[in-house]
Amino acid sequence: MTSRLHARQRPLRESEFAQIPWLSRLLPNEHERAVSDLRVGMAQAGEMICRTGRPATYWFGVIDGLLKVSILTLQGRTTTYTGIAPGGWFGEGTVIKREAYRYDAQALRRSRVAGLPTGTFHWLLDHSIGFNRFIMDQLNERVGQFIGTLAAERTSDPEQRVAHSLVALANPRLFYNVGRELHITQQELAYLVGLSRQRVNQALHELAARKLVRVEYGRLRILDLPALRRLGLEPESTG
DNA sequence: TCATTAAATTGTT
DNA sequence: AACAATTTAATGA
Repeated sequence: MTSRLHARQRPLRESEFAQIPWLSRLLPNEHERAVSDLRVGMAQAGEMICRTGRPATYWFGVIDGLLKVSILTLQGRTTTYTGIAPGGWFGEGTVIKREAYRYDAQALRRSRVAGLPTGTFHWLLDHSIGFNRFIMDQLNERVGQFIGTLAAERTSDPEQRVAHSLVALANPRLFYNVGRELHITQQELAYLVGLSRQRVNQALHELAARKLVRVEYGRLRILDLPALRRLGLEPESTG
């Protein structure tokens, strides 16, 4: 529930500026207003950041932690759209159209989440070329990612599904704080991919055997992103 | 700093 | 889903 995030929210700290990719693209007066309007809150694991149907009040970003964006199908099944890693921002489509959220966002682990009020968002759209540029790049990047997801979803091969999720999370254009080291547990990855933890564990070791990733405690190291990308996006490709 | 303990995560059935 | 093994984090001397 957004109000829970509300209750604990506080202004942005200066040390957090660097975690927000679009701030550096703003001119001084734009920067000043954005920083003073930005709010930061702690979301506990399992906590909802936004819910389907609620009017869009914030454009959200992850400072650290991990979120899952999902919808509830008519059949009552949960379908995960994507994970949001540190440095990632989401909800711009909804905020631009001034609509209600069309998805749920939930913290998979304890996460620091920033929110920019819709009013400020629109002000930046109206005044800042740098901001517009960021939004355009982000929308463009997301389109590409969803096309890849469509291809990846046609397969039921866990190894490919897992590979695709990893490639998506390692995308520096969407999650610029994420390097070759993904801080994600196998359980969290399982929630994102929609597979059991056991199956994810098995798939990860298959990927590790191919030297595409290294499995570590509480995190994964990506060893061969190009090969992982081929595997995740193109069903027949074996590298 | 080190040893002990609890908690989290992984590996396996 | 359950359980054992392993790794990390927390605690206190």
